[in-house]
Amino acid sequence: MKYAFMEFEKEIKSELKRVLGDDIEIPLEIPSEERGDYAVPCFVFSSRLKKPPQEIASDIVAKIDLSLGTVEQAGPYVNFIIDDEYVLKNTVDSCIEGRFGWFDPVDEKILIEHTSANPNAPLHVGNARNPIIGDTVARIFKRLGYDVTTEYYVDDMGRQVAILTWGLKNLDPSDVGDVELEKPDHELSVYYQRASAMMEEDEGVQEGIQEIIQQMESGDEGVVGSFQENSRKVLSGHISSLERLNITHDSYKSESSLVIDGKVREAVEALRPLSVCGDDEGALYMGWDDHRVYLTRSDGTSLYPARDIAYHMGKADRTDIILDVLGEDHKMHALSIRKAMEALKASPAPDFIFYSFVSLEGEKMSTRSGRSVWLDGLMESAKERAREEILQRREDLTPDEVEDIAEKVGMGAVRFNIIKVQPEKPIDFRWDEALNFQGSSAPFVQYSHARAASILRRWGEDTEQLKTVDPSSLGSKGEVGLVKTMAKYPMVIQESTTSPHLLANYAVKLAAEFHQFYRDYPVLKAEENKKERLAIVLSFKKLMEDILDALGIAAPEYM
RNA sequence: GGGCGUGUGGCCAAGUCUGGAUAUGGCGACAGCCUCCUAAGCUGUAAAUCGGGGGUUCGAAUCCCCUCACGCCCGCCA
Repeated sequence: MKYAFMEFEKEIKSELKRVLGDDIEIPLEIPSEERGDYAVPCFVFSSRLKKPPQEIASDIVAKIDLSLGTVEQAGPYVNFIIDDEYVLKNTVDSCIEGRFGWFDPVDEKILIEHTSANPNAPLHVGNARNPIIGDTVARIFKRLGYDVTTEYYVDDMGRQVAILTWGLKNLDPSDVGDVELEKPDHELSVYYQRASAMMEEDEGVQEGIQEIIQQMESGDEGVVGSFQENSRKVLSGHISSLERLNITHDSYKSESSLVIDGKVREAVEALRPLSVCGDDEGALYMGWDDHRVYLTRSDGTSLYPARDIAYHMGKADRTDIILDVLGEDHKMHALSIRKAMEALKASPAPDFIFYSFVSLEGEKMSTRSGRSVWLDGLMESAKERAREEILQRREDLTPDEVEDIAEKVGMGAVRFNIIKVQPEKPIDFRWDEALNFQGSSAPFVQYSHARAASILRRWGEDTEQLKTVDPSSLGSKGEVGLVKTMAKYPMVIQESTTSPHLLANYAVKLAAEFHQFYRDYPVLKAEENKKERLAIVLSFKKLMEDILDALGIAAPEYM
């Protein structure tokens, strides 16, 4: 598919090279809307061409020859304006056809690991940032033509699961706190929390847990089995929470399977003779600068870095690109995986998206301390809030319809509020913000889609006939402006791969323009251009559906 | 102490990579808009010396140096 702005950009660049010289760097930028679609400031050419920038700008305007748009001089700047008819026709037609914003297959596999939360407790809002970023990024890569697989690494051999297992074995239901939700992750986590608290003050408990860890590491089948079983139960809770957010994984890889099938030992033995590694009383470590990362204990049992290295070696065998979504606390760990793979000459090297933590009233969320907001609770509150909003403004809907929309709007709000922030920025969770359904929020965006749907529904005729409408006669600012913003979607997709918040910001901007269009341009009551406006509405609706889908958010027909 | 990240109106964010033409939105506040395709919307007003200081440049929120605040990491935990 050819996208209007990308074609125009290509034309501008090649024309500027023809005029200014082949080897010159073109600082093409996007100016504020009223100036044009692209701009080139001419200051930089000044020293090379030995002319004042104004003069260069007027030279460019005189010599350049564009077929897809026009050019204007503004002092030392040259502004480029795309042809309205071209962008209208190209964009509206392609959006109605569908797959606008999708690129041809690139024949590359990408393996995206996300979520990978410890299976000892339900997901809280802090953990949830990971799958929301990961799933959105996966959806973006699909649009870019990649063969995407998402994977959840299940850490079923860690200390957290050991504590949980000890608790389940040694505690009575009467010893633990109330379960908030009848869901396996919630039901089990109270044992984890109690055991974890007991461990802090009781050395006997600590020893008991240590013993379980030893048994698990020596391969005691019963203990390994109960670790796996408990992890699976908690994991099933994670999976159902995530499903509600429209997030699924293509595969799950458990840490224990890597130990059992010998992959961890293989990785350790491959690393042992290499110069990056050293021995500390029998414990193997990797060292650089003044860092040491231990791969095994003195007794030879493996540590988390070794297991994760083995995991990534395995990933390298089955994909072309490795991408992990990780909390910022894993930065050093990520570096050690890279170092190890480099030393083992394994490729591809993994890429990472790091995100900052979600805090609650200024303090980091944590399961152990109980200072956290469960994802399940947030989802339920969001749905409840959405239900209230619907009941306030609609009396004509059946209870099922209310539930359906409340679910779509609530889950959308949860995802949107997290994805709209740049990953490396910290988020301080606040209920009033999380449940804000105005302005920069999912409901704002969904509502624009519902309004478009409503127009088409009231019109009532077959949208097939709009496919042949030529919208290029429309010339007003609001109409063309809306379509121009729509036309930028493919570029936004390209930029959003590791910055998914850009997609969310774009969705808000586009929705806002549609809301203005809705106010300024009656469609069904239009004296003229009715079909053309209907074509815009239909193309907008189809595009917004895809944008929301890229964000993993439902696009309700009414709300 | 060292490394990485963040700091933009009362609050929350975009822009920082790739320096340009009056710093962009939202929430909140205030003032308006529903005989008109759903007001979860729209319009307007007030509100920012872009943490601070130096530097580079014709030009700095953006690049460099210093500095302050906050977060994360620097375990034979994961």
